[in-house]
Amino acid sequence: MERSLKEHFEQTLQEVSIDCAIFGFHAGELKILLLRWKGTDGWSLPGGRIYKEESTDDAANRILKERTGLTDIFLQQYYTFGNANRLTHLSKQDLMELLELALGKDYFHDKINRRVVSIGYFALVEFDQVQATADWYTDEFRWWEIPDVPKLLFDHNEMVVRALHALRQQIRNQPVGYNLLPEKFTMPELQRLYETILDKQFDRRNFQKLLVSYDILEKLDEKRTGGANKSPFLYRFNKSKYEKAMIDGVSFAM
Amino acid sequence: MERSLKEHFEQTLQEVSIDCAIFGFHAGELKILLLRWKGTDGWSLPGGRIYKEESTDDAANRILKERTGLTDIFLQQYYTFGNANRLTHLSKQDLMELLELALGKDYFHDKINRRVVSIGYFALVEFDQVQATADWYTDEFRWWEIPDVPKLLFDHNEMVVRALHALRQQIRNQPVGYNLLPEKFTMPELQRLYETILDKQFDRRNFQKLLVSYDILEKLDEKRTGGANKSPFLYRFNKSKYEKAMIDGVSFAM
DNA sequence: CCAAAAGTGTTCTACCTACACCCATGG
DNA sequence: CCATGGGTGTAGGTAGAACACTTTTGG
Repeated sequence: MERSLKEHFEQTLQEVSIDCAIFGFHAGELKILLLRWKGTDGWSLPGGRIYKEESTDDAANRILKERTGLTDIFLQQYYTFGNANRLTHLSKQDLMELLELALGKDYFHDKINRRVVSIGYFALVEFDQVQATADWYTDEFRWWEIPDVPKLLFDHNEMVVRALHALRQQIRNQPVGYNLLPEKFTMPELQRLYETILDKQFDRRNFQKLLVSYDILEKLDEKRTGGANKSPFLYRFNKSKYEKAMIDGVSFAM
Repeated sequence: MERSLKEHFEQTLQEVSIDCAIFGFHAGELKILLLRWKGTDGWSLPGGRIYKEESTDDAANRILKERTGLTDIFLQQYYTFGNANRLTHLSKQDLMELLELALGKDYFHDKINRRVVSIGYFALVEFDQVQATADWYTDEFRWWEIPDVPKLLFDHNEMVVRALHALRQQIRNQPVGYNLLPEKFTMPELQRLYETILDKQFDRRNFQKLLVSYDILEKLDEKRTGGANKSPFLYRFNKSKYEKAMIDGVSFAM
């Protein structure tokens, strides 16, 4: 293990890494996947290294697959974090102890002293499809609701803020939902997704009109039963129309 | 020179660099500053290295200052280029010859074999204020109109395209012009700036109404004489209101 | 039968768009 | 005096915002 890890490190870039903000939607809430570092209570975004022969986009997709099992996911670069001192709320002393616990003696000195620029990607995933797996230096993964995200290691809190901002920009110019919702969903579910991401309430009727006008949804002959109320229709995305709308752009002006 | 260059290299990151798309506005046209590599006809964007103790933003500002003499300029990261093989239109053979000519024997092998991720920044500068200076590996700088930009080295044509796209996005959500125009300018000049950036014509009266509505302009008691027509009023930006609008955002919906 | 939530259509308003006439300047 | 381009205001259209009543479902 240690040996292959060392070999892995030597085949990767030393000054550039990737950190992924992986967003999921569950129980009407937007959540983000965080990892807890081995034997510590320090949390961070899932991240990884870039092989020397690999593009950064490919590396981000690989890292996403390693952590969630998912491929063909909406994944987008949003910002590159290049502060010389990528701060943490911990003192240098505490950070060193934490890193030594999680990484072992061989790596923590390297990690704390090396100047690394991190390319931030964000992903939107279907919550129930995710088979999350911890990293070699972490022993727990967990979905956190955005307002509950704790103080994170390094500059990862800033990363979450910027990723969320990028997601909000995104949703105003491109349709969102294909990768965040199950195949079939109701209009109120889609609305709650938009409301959660944008932290804003919309009028039910206007929302429906606007989304239908994009011409990316197929209304199905099924309804979701179970609630003590009128059963809503199920919809699904028309994949080709959805992809066209991703390229051409839409205007979510609410 | 060679010695200090080597020392400079050793104090910088080896796997990350910065390339700047520097836009200026002159004679009613949007232009971009390009450099020609020594003794060759290969052109590229101005770029530079990042010192180990320096943030990427600081490095970008330093590089901008080195090439243009300007400080306190609108400068923004727009994308990080991380393809493993950052293509050029030249064959590897031709590229090697070109690099050897420009960089000298000591550096070209390094340059061609090293995997480097480049962080793209774009800047908006006041054309007449620029005192452009060539780099150590270039012997000519020149402003190019966007449609005339030739085939560039590496992936720099893609960089120009993405920078322009980012600039166009920018202008729809934030006011633009403070750094691209001289202190005093007329409404038609400002309009031509917008028209050039967005490659679109606007109605004179509607444009004026919209820009005035942002409440970032001061109308002066001076006019620009010299044209064979009615003298237009001069305006200038109210700096504090402009900066507030940069933060709060505006909507340029034309 | 009642509470909860979804289905549907119309009116109002505000902002963007289109448009015309007069005036100053230089040649 | 004429050509060029700038100064200004108004009317119309479109798309977003506001809004109510009826229907279905489970308890």
